[in-house]
Amino acid sequence: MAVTSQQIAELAGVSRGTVDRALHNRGRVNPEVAARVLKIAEELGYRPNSIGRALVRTKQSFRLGVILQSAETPTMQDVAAGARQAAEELRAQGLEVELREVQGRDSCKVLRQIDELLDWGAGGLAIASNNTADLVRRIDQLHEQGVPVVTFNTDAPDSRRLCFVGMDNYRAGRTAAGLIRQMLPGGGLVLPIAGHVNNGAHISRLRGFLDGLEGERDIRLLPYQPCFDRDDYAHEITQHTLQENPSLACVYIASNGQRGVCRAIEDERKKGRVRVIAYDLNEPNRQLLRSGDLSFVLDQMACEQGRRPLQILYHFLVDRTAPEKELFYTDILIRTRYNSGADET
Amino acid sequence: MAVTSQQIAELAGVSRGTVDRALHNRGRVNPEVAARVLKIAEELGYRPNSIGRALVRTKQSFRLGVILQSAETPTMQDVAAGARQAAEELRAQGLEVELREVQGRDSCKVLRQIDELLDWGAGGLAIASNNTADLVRRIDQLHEQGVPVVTFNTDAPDSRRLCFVGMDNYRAGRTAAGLIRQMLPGGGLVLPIAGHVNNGAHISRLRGFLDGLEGERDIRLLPYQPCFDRDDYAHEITQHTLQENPSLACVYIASNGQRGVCRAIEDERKKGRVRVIAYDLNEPNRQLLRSGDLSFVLDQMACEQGRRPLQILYHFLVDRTAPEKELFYTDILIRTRYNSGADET
DNA sequence: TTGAAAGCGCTACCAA
DNA sequence: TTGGTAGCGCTTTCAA
Repeated sequence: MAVTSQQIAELAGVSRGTVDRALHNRGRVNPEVAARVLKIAEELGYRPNSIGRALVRTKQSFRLGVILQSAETPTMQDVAAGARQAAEELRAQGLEVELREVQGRDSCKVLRQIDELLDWGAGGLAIASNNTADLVRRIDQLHEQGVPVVTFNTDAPDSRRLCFVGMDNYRAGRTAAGLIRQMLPGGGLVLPIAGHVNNGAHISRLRGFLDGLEGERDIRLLPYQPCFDRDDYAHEITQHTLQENPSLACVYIASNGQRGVCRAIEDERKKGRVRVIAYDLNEPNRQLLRSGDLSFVLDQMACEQGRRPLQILYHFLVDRTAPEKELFYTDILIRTRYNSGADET
Repeated sequence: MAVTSQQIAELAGVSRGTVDRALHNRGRVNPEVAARVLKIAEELGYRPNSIGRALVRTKQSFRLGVILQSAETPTMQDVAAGARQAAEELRAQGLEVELREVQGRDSCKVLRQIDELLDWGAGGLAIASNNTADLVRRIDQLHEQGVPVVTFNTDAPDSRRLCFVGMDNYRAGRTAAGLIRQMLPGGGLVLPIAGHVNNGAHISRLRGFLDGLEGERDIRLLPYQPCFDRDDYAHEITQHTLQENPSLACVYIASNGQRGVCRAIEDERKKGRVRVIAYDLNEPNRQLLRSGDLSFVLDQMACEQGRRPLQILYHFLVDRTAPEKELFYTDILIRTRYNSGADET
């Protein structure tokens, strides 16, 4: 049995209350007594039992809110699954969690959800945010009110959010560039595609990608094209490029639209000769890995992006321990058909 | 505030004790009363508070033992770090954890540690095992005695261990083969190196690798060579192969010895022209990724291999929940210099 | 079959 | 500055 505060109290000849105050410098304790208590605790290697501590805290009740954007996408549904999982765990600790889904990216809708969740009594929020002025201002307000906000998946770096959990998109872009260098040792023609011109995540991925290929003389980069996350546009871009450049070796798509790319390659009878690198390991992409349409998928651990923010808020509010850093970058996972659960041979 | 058993008791007009017995069918309760209680619990969405439950259990004290083999290797030190981390968390729940390190692979030493940990009072063990007859027999004995064993990193599949946490080596081999196919679309000469002929892990990796390259006409495989986990042997093998086959395109090394491989390639002035795929993301390999000596490292999440078995034992002994499967395969992570923390640009 | 009560380790409050 | 005590939600024991 581990040592308890009761045992320390007996050895020190004081009460548990005194021990508690001494150990956590809550004041109102004779310095000599405190020293004695501290010494005994040290010697016995006392560690407060986290369960006893947690039980006391169940007196205060906490409510946490989660707001997703682009909830219609497979990736955000994976994020949602992670959040639900964390919510279930926190429920067993007496917390309540409410999850709100917003279709598309829309700061107005997010603002509305923030209001609703506050009315409901949320004491902390996890938000898939935008870095728009209105949201930044609102998050700052929440900070003033003492309602901590953790952003996830997409950040609001200009705001006073507690921290961010998500992908380091620039580094992901560099990682993709590294894969291309491995795949095309003799060089080749590469087509980069992004989503929206004003989507910060896609732009960072693209920048990392371009920086990562700098100085590679033999790799020729076509000018990048925006496909607005749409398969039909991506299809057209790819098809057109293939017709103009039959030697195309690789397509790098930093956004959605990968199905369009793959279809175009098939339509042009180039499957197997043009490699495709895409993002996010969701069910559709698993299929495309299995069929060999995609060579690599860079994954951002969507599930953890849903789970982690809630855990951070829990620790912040309940344990009163602040997160140890501002940016929690999720691991960049390189997936092929063999390490993605796509292929169960 | 979440709903408590007290509230259910009041609504049902019975005591908490009765509610508890009804909810967990501990018997000795009037069926009608039980039905009423169950119904109310259902309606209110009652979930037992896991903290309250855990606190009760701190009465019983548990001791867990961990036994590492090959503790002198960087990878096993990563495993040890994971185990220590889990131990720290479990300590805060009132458990005690003792970690024993064995140098090299040696069933006799492991058996001795098992005895010592049992004397100390261990109620569950996590063991980096071998599948040797003596260890298998001992683990079966432990099972009979009611001391659960979780194997990790290396399994003892023939034993009655509770479950195993570690890498699916066959699949890792296939994953490596997949990378080679991506890197050598035009084919090329490949040298596979393994460690010991009787190391099951290395053999599985090799089998997966060979199976994964089957049917690839343009990829020529040299006969595989054992290097006994030694850099000097690996160096010699690689150097000799390079001299005989200057066109060598890739070395796949399923064991330790990667430093020898890289040095030989440098000695033969082939750096950058011969790709190397190795295993385990530890500090030495991070260096080799950074310097470009290694193209890919397949990682097995050593840290989690140390942490997970302790959590499984905790749940099994304390919560009395058996693990949901027998084989917990850790994710196969593909690492390059860009997604391994090797390169902090 | 049921209820009442003790107690797990900790914190918080009130009285001394 | 201290000690005593109540109570968090749950399980378990003992008595009715």
